Amino acid sequence: MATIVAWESRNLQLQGGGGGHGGGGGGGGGERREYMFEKVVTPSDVGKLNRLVVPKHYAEKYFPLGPVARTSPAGTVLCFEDARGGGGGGDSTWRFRYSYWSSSQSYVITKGWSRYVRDKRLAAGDTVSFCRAGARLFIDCRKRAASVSSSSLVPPALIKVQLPPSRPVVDEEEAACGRRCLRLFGVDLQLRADASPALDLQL
Amino acid sequence: MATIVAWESRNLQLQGGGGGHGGGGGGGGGERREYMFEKVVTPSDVGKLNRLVVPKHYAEKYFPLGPVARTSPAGTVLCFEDARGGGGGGDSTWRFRYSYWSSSQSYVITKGWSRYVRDKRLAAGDTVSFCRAGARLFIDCRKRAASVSSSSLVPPALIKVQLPPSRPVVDEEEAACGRRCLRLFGVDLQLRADASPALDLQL
DNA sequence: CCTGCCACCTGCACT
DNA sequence: CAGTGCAGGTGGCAG
Repeated sequence: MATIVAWESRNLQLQGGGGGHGGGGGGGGGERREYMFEKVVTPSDVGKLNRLVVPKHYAEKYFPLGPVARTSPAGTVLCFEDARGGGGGGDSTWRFRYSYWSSSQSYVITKGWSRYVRDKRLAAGDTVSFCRAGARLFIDCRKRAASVSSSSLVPPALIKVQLPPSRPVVDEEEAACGRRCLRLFGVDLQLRADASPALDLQL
Repeated sequence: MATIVAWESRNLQLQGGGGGHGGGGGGGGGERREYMFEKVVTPSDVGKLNRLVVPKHYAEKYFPLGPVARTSPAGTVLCFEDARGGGGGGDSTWRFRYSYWSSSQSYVITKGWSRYVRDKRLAAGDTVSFCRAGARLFIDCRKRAASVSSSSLVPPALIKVQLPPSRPVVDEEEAACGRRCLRLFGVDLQLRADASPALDLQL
């Protein structure tokens, strides 16, 4: 599940959320930057599909396509300045093709996106954020907070299991260790009392 | 292997092959229906590929694509009336995208097909048949002859598990009940001595 | 000939 | 619970 977080009309300098790259910020012109939205990228967003799905809600709010461009498969071109100034590379500007896919009823960034993913070494779970200053558009990204096992780049699949509500303790073994029990494949699995009612299965 | 049977230029009312739905038939206009061909659908035809391969021979004979549509990836749209009148659903018309895949040199029905499969509960081995009355096209299907186990429409997935060969009994509990043991997810599962060495997991 | 990219499609998980 | 957003696929094609 991709988590979307947006602060609207909130003026703050676009800095890395986690570590915060020192005083780097590159192209800070006079106009103040306004956050638009963020997206935690999915495996598909950084994978071989070479496209970023822009959540419809934000797409229509911040990147409106005229009726002509919305119909055309060519869409339009969006230019973003790198919020960090391009990191030693070239001109710090990213040109993306942006269009609407009527088949899936979704807005996508296609051409140019894979280069950004490669350049920034984006991985699933990282966050891309978009903001603007007047007519100028900015893009930034940050790695997700390092987890305990840094090797697993893909978030574990969560299988939600509905557990019966708490009830008066009747089983003495259950009472002894304060655990809840789940019967799976005919086997009783025990859950810690403080665990959330979801099994976290690494697939 | 898909078996293809066709009666050409044979005039008969398209009725269910097996049970024969009473006098139901829906859109029987004045023109008489002409059988075109049938196909016993393969597992791929009813699986996740969401497409029906139309045997080239019949495709070129009955569903010719003009040179333009043959080149275009969009192909064309074929509309079929349900030979049984839609079975209580809606308008009893099926719209399928029909095109030529140059990569596999084959004619395929894609868009709309999965809905038909689901609606008719088509399974591998069932038969779809096509006929026409003038310019009107009709589609029908029938289940294959009921096998011994009528309940299992889809063959269960078999996960073969190699068990260690029988060995001298060392564990007393194992000896007591004559079972073999398989450790799965860290849990010991016990197999009956007479069971075949394969786990039959319904997926 | 191979490899990205592009347009299109669909199941499913949320709402 | 019906509708739909979108994640994850496909084949085709251009380079």
